[in-house]
Amino acid sequence: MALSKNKKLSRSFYNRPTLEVLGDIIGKIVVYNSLSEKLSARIVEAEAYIGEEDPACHAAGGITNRNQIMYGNSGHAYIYIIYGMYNCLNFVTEPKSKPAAILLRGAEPVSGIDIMKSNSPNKSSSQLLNGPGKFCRSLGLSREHNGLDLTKNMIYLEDDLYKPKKIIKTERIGISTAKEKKWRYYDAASNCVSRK
DNA sequence: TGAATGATGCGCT
DNA sequence: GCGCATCATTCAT
Repeated sequence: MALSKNKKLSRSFYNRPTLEVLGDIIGKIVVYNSLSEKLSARIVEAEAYIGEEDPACHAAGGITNRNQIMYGNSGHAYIYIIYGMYNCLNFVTEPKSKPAAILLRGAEPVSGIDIMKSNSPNKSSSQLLNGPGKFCRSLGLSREHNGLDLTKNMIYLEDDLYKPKKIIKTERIGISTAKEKKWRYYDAASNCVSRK
């Protein structure tokens, strides 16, 4: 990447209040260096899950074997299996004293699109990453990647000049509690959002 | 075009 | 055992 103007984001990006990170993460580039090829995508949709006081957050019941990564340092990947067959990718935020994370829900393919399509056959480009389960399936992410440090070289975020013109804030999807919290943000201009 | 439903595994009570 | 931060397919309008 000799000519890249992009810059990898450091831990200080993640080590802030989650809603600040959520607002800044829309439009950023997520990179996954697989064994064969570099995959990247522009984030267009994400949700925040913040602390033990958020009943929809996995940390609501205190620390467990599954959610312990959220209790660790910020800037790590938290990946879990949902409904028996889908993986969801989160980025851990906030200082170590507070368990919180951001769920990546939608993105636009940038590079490695051929790999994504082989992972998710019969999908058009805009349908490869428009949902948390599809995002992980198309990129090839699973629980093997849980806990990876986002300041290392396998998974990380790159800054980018792109700024979304309008970010829509709605209630989070697929939860049964805390629906009054408008902690789902998405880029109004994108056609890779899971649900409008 | 929207609502209902089955697939499917694991963490937690 | 039950309940999920989902998706694709089926069935009804």
